[in-house]
Parts: sequence; C-alpha cells; structure tokens
Amino acid sequence: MRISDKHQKIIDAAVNVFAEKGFFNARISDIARQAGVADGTIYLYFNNKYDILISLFEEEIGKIILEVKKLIEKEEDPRRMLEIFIAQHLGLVRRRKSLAEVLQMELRQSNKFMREYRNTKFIEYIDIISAIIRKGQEMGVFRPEVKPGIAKRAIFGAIDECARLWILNPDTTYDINETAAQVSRIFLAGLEQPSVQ
Amino acid sequence: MRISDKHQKIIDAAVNVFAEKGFFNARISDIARQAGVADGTIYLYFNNKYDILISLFEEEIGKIILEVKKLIEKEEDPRRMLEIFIAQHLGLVRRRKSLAEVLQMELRQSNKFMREYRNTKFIEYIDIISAIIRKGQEMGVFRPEVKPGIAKRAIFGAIDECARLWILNPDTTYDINETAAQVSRIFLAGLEQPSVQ
Amino acid sequence: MRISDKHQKIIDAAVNVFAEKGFFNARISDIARQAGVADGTIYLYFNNKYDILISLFEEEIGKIILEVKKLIEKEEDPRRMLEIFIAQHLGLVRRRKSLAEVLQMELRQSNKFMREYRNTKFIEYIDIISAIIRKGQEMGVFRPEVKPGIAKRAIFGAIDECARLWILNPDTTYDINETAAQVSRIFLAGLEQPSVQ
Amino acid sequence: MRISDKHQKIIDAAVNVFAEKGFFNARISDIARQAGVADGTIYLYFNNKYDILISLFEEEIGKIILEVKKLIEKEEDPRRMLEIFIAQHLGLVRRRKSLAEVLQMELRQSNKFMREYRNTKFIEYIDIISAIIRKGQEMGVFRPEVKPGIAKRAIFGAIDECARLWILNPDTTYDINETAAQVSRIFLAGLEQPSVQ
DNA sequence: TATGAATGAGACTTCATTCAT
DNA sequence: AATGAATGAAGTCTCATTCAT
Repeated sequence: MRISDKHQKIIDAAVNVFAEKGFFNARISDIARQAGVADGTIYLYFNNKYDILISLFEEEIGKIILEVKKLIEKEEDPRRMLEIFIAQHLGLVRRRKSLAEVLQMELRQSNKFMREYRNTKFIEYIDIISAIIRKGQEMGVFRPEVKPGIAKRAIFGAIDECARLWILNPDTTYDINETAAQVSRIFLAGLEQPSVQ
Repeated sequence: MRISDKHQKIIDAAVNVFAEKGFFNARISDIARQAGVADGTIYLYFNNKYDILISLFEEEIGKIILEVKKLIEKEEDPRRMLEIFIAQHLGLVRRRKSLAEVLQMELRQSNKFMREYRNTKFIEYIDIISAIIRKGQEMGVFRPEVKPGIAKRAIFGAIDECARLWILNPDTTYDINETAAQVSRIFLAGLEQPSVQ
Repeated sequence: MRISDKHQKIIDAAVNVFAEKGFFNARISDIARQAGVADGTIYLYFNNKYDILISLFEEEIGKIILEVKKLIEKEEDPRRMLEIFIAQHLGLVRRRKSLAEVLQMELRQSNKFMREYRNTKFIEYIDIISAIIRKGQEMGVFRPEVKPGIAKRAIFGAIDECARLWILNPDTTYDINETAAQVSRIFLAGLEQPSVQ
Repeated sequence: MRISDKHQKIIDAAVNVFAEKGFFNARISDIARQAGVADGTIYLYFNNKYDILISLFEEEIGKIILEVKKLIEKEEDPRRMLEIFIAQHLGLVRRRKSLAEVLQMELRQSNKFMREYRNTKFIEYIDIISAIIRKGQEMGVFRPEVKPGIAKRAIFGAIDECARLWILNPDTTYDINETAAQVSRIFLAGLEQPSVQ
C-alpha cells in the first residue's frame, strides 16, 4: 500500500469534520480526535490544514472519476452516458453525503485559494461531460450548435445545485432518483437533434 | 434616508473584501478601512461579522429580485421571461462582479450556518424561475411533466456555475452573452412542448 | 441648589447600575440611559467613570454620616449610641439596598484604586464608632483596655458582613432587626465593664 | 501529582496579579508572564479568566480550612478554639498577604457573579465559627441566646475588616497579634456566660 | 448645556503549528 | 513514527471617552 493507512484515516475524518463544521470552523484537533491520532501526527502526513482539503479533494474526486468512467465506457449511446453521469453524481450524495458536502463547499471556498489552486481534478471530472457531448455531436445525436464547454458547466451546475438542495434538506425534497430522471430528461431534450426525436 | 449612509458604505466595503479574501479570511479592520470608518463603528450598524454577511445578502438580493421582476412582468411569453432571467443573472456577474462572487460564496458557506439560517431571500429569487415555468405550463408552452421545483434548481445551478467559471477566469472563457444564449437555448429546448416547435 | 439636578440623577442611576452589575461591568451608557441623559452629558458632571464612583461614595456617605450623627447626639448613654449606630447601619440595607451594595463593594474595589484614594469619608464614618467607645470609656461604661481604633474596625466589619449576607440572600436570612439586636448585644457585652452589669 | 505543576504556578501568579491590580484590571498576559508560560497555556488549565479566580478561591481556601481545622481539633475549650481561629485568620494576612487580599476582594466581587456562584467553600469556612459557638453553648460556656448563624458572620466580618485595614496600611496600624488579642477578648467577653466569669 | 455617533485602544480567547520526548 | 503540551500570533468585539453639532 503506497499511501499509509493513517493517511486515509485522516482524510476520512476530515471529510466528516469539514462536512459538519465547514473548513474554517473545523479544528485540527477535531480531525485528529475523529481519526484516532494525535494532533501532531496529522503534520506527518499533511503540510497544513489547507493541504488536507486539497489532498482530500484530489484523491476522492480521483476515485469518483475512475468509477464513473468505468460505468460510461461500457455504453455506446451518448444519451445513456449522460444519464449515467447524472445519476452517478446524484447517487454520490446519497451514498457519501459528507463527501458530497465537502466537495461542493470546496469549489466555492475562499476565492483567494481557488484562484491559486488550478483545480485540475475538477476540470478532469466535468470534462467527462463535454467528452460525452462531443461524442454525441459526432454521432449526430446532439445538436452541433451546442458548445460542449458551456453545456458541461450548465449540466454540472444543475446537478450540483440539486445535490446542494438535497444536502441541506434531505427530507423535504424530491427523491434523488426522480431528480436525476427529471434533470436527465430536460438536458437530453435540450441537447438532442430535433430530427432524432 | 431610512438606512444610514454608513450602513451602505460598510455593506459595499464588505462586498469587496469578502469577494477578495472570502468571509473567513476577511478581517473586520479590512472592511472598516475600506469603508472609511473605525472598526468599532461597524458594530453600531451590525451585530457581528456574520450579521454583515447576512444583511449584505438579504439587502442586495432583495434589490436584484426587484430589478428582475420588473423586467419580467413586462413580458407575456414565458420563453422570453426565462431568457431574461438567465441573461439578467449572468449580466450581474459583469456589472457587479464582487457582489456576484459574494452571493455565490455565501450560498455554500459553512453549512452549519446555512442550516440555521433559512435563506428566504434566496428562495424568493429562485421561485421566480418556478413561477415562470408554471406559467409556461399553464399556457401549454412548456411540457407538463417537468417539475418546476426541480427545474428551477437545475436552471439556477446551471447559470450559477457558468457565472462561477467566469468569475474565476474572466479572460479565457466564453463571452457572457454567448453563455446566456447557449444556456437559454438548452433549457428552452429542454422545456418546450415538442408540438410547439 | 448648589449641585445640579442632573448631577444627582446620574449618581442615583449609577447607584442602581453599579449595584446590579458591579463597577467594572457597568457601562456608562447604562448609567446614562437610566439617568435619562446622553452618554456625553455624564462627562459634563464627572471626569470619568471612576470619578462617578468616588463622588457617589463621598456624597452619599456624607449624608449618612449627618443622619446618624443627628440621631446619636440626642443620646447620653454610649451603649444606646452604639445600638443606634448598628441599627442605623443595618437599617440602611433595607431602606437603600442598592446604595448599601455599592458602598460595600466599593470598599473592596480594586486595591490599586483604594491605595491611591484616601478614603476620608469612610474614616469619618467609622470614627463615629471609636468616638462612642472613647466616650464610654471616659464615662467608665466601657472597659478601658479596649482599643477604640481596633474595636471600631471590628464593629464596622461585623455589621457590614451581616449586611452583605442580607444583600446576597435577602429571603433566607435572619430578620434585620433581630440581627441588629444580636450584634448589639454581643458587642455591648464585649465592651462593658464587668462591674457595670 | 494529581494537579499539574503548571496549574499551581498559574494560580500563584494569579494571586499576585489579582492582588496587585484587582481582578478586572489584571490581564491574562500579566498572569502568563508571571507564571512563566504562554498566554494560551493558561487556557489549557482554566476555562477563562473568571475560572482562575474561582479555582484559586476554592483551592486555596480549601487548604486554609484544612489547616485551621487541624489546629482547632486539638483543643477542648471553645474559647481557645475561637482565639485560634481568629489568630489564624489574621496570621494569614501576614504570611500570605496577596492571597488574603484576593480572597477578600473576591467575596465582594461584582455581585452578579457572586449571586450565581454559590460560594460553598466560604460557607464551609465560616461554619467553623458557628460550630465552635454551638459547641460552647452545649458546654454552657457561651450564652445560649446568641444565634450562631449571626455570630459567625459578626466574628468573620470583624476579623476580615481588621485584615483589610492591615492590608491597606501595613505600617501605620496596630500589630496583628495585638489586633487578634483585642478582637478575641471582645468577642469572648461578648459570648461568655456571665456566670462563667 | 446637551447630544450621541464615532473612535480606537486593548483584552480575551482560539487554534494551527511546533518540538521535546 | 507518534505524541500532545505548549506556544504565540492574531482577530473579534467592547466600551470609555471625545467632539462636531
């Protein structure tokens, strides 16, 4: 195992603590306690508090990218691919609520940091969407005038906002599956060639 | 003048400072300096740092709601209304970049706060979208199976994410007008009754 | 009237506020509000917060000295005089509870101040006791070996501590009259010439 | 060692600083400097500034109670016990002047706090006096009509006030031993059964 | 005289980070 | 590698005092 067991324990603890309190209100000692290590131990694995957040983000989103890519590459139909991406992203909220909260929060974190940190993992993630769209356009399934660079943002934003709602009010909101279905339908209708219908 | 001049000066300064540094990295003394008042003066107008953020949000989004409602109520066609809402929201980013940054950041602020603070102004804002959709459905323009409560989130999320991109990389990205046009087209196509076309 | 009406209003307000919150926790604005004047007005009558405390003390204890002296000088018997002094001091607690609290607190205030401020009014007050004792010794009523300078402290301390108890727990404690009677009896027995009995 | 070395160091430093400046004028950094620790270290041992005062009080008065009880329980004669209590209390002033100052100050501290904080240690301390008196009454040495609950306050107040005088003007006042002797004599004469004499 | 908005120095407290063990 | 006690910088907020009106 390249990455120590404790490294992952700390990441997991940080996910929970950041999700509960937010990055700035989270204390290193909270993370340490939840990870079952001493405060100082954290600094053997991470440079500083912000480094935990960045590492967490890169590693966890890396895993998510692998998962969703594996699911998508089995498919042929770009429409189906998009449905899978959307369902997968929203499914993450149910399966790993705290992680979803942190990833979401992080993207909007203090802009000073975001500007400094070129978030390549996140770009890789949403570029899955634009790749799907491009493929659909090549296949003549999606309308050619849609700009994949804009559409990917629109689609990601839409599902992320639905996720945010669900995170804040898990009970009072629409069922996640239904949300995924609705969002998929809207975007598919919005992207498809009229002639295709 | 109901609200003192200094109240607004502090809000304006806070918008700039929060946008630049983020809420947690912003210091009260930064805001005070930029507002041209003493640190203590801020506490004559706001209870605490977080109260500045909340007040800022409520007051500024209140103005935005008024503006966009005024524009929309002149229109008859729900499709046009949606275009206006989208264009208006994205236009805000160009006209008032710092404000847009803060409002965006704020929505994802430390979830602990967000859970406590029922963000009624924000809900009022996105309910403009669902009202438009409902109207379109009544008029037979938009598809009846679309759930306005989900679609409003999707649409808001899409434009907000596009705004975020533009805020972070104003230069390298698509033109705002083009973005608005693309997003409008996707959603209109996604919402419209096939028969209408 | 030599001393303005507002001067007394501020003193009265300060008595209440100091009694309720203590000197350090009391705010000038509290006193101003209770006195029905503006914060700044207080500084037309007093140099600073501590000056209010000193003035309050000197003026109010001055009145108390006058009152008790007037009562005592009607008497011939030093034993009766002592009883009157004790009853009068404890009676103050019932009649003017807040004032009693402040005077008491003040005597033990931050020693830095107490050392700087020679509390002549207070000395004048307890010297009434030593004068009574001396008179009693001259008349052969009180034992000559008692040192008036020590006895005055002991007597004042005893009644002040009883007052303190009553201030803190007005309900659960002995009746004030009974306390006065008991304390008088103890000290009279302690001071009188055995032969006198 | 149950309580860390630093805990006691901070208490000792606080005694000195509170005695010199008073509780409210004392700064945490003063205490830290005098204790030879960092400011933050204080908060590893105490919750807040006021907690230092309370802890100091409880712990130090606890020790004093133990000492005086040990001395008293060797005696049979209640008169002698009272003398010992008085001498011991006044002796404390000479041996531990700063501590005496703080304990005294504390009893009259901002009444808001005193009302909240049921000062059980102090009550335990002065209940030593009432226990002595009750014992003397049972033995027929002290007069039965004296109420121990009042007398304990009177005696404590008397010696505390003498202590206060000595703390403020150590030079110009009576010798502590003489004061103790005088106060003892007054109270013994005041308490004893006439027939006993 | 009177006001009360404004000032700004200063204190308590927190907590990321270090380092001796 | 691991600990966790200790550090000390830094920020929010308070409030006595001032001064233009």
